[in-house]
Amino acid sequence: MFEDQTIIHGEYSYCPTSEAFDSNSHHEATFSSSNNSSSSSGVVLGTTRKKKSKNNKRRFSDGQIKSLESMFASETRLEPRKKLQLATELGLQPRQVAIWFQNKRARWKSKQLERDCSILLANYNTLASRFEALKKEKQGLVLQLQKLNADLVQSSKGTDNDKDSGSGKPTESISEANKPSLSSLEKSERVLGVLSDDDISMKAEYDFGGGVLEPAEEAELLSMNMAEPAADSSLTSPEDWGSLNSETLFDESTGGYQWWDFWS
DNA sequence: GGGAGTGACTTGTTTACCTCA
DNA sequence: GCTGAGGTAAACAAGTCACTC
Repeated sequence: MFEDQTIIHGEYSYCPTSEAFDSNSHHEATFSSSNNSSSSSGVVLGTTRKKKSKNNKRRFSDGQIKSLESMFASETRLEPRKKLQLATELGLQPRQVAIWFQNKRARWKSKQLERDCSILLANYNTLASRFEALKKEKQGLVLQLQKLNADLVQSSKGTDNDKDSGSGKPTESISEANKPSLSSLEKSERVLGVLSDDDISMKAEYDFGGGVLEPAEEAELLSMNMAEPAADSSLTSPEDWGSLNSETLFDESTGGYQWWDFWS
């Protein structure tokens, strides 16, 4: 973070007019700017903050802003040497360049947080609605499975009766073996990757629990799924928020793998 | 008149360097 | 000469003010 400290000390010890007026010195300073080459700000600060002159032409020119923006695009933190160079090129005080970069970083971070927040909200809503749709689809499939199961039992009973009437052989072992019990179905579903452990426990609710989940339970389940923290907890630490690249995370235009494709 | 944008400032923190016992 | 404590300077983030448009 402060890897350029050595340079800074060496450089600014010979340049008292630049960063020596840094606000961090906590001294009030008389600040005379060569800003915009056409006017001088002439801002004098006393022990308390004073209003600046109305004649103070404070806005940087379009050219200055353009240069600062392009430099910021390449690096959000300026090396002292580059700061001096840029300040000289633009006819600004190094301190003005430093403050511009500080403000830019702060306001860019704020906007980035807003963007990320809205993107996360939108994707949460998409995910939640998709979850609901999948849940309904799953309910339909479970019902279908139950019906097929019942049909299978029915048909096996019919064939067993035919055999029984002919041989008089005990049928219990045969019927038990042929009976497509739920556990065997579940096993086959698991082999096919249709059901997970959680699915089976949910399915048990559907099949044996006497019906579907209560709305409150559904909501809880939904919230539990949605609130599950990321494995790397990259979004749990504010330190990492700034590094969240929403463009690459959520940009559908890239055509790359999307995290919610897991649901497909 | 009020809100958004922006340049500058204040305050507190972190880090590296220097001095001295 | 080495070491730890204290002082200092510089940079930064966060919050804010003052001003312009």
